Amino acid sequence: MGRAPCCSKVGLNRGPWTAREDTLLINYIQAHGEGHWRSLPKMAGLLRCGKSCRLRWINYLRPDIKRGNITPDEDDLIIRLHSLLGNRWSLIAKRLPGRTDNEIKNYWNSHLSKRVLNNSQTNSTTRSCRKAKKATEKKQKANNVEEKEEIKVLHQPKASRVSPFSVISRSSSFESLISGSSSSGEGSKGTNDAYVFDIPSYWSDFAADTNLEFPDAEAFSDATPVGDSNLLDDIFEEYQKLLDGDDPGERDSIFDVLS
DNA sequence: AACGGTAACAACCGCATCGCT
DNA sequence: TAGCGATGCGGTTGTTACCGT
Repeated sequence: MGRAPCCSKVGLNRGPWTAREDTLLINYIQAHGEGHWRSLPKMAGLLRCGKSCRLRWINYLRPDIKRGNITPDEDDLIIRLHSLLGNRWSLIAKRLPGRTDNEIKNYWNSHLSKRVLNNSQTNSTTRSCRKAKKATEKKQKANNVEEKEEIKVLHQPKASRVSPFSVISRSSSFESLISGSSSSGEGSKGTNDAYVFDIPSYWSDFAADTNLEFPDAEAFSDATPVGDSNLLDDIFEEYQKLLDGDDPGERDSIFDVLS
């Protein structure tokens, strides 16, 4: 006799989410906020378990998710943070605003782990980053991909649409980063730099049909943007200093700080 | 065109941890 | 402080698209 399942699976949907299910979930969270995952499916009219709803929201539907490509700078930071933190994906994800632990984990398993393994004899993170960039450029040339964006493409996720309504502010201090990227944090709101997030491609069409509005961008206005390589380097250097420090207490505290 | 192999990523599962009573 | 439910996390699996033969 095994462990009781977290929730009854009788009559519950599994597998890929439909547009309708996504809409119901978004609609409910818009009205009532996150949390109470166990009761949420019933309240929202979903035939899913709470865990599934939470995962779907956190990994895919949240409007502060950056669904664009993993940039070489992010790629580099992931490698370096992984060298410091190991498989603590949630901690790494917190340093990459807009990226989820699941996305980073998948990216690591499918891209980076092999590369790091191959380079384990001679690599430095800088070198691996350069290699990544070069490989990307080579691939793009091979595919006749026009380089229309400044950010080079390393990883092309499934089709998504850029939402015009999510505007968040830039925060550049380590302190503000330490506070994390969650929607409930106290990030800075001082400047007007705009960033856009991608949302599921069918959202716009579906929203038009159902008169739905996506959650107010203001609710996510403290998310920290990525794409600034200096910023990402700064983050890593801060961690490196903590880990290299003489004070073991300070060294141990890095995980408390990150959590 | 058909098939097999593989990469990418969404989703699931079970354990760990947190927080309330 | 023990018990229990809710939530978070990381490992793993399933599905699909893509590519080479």
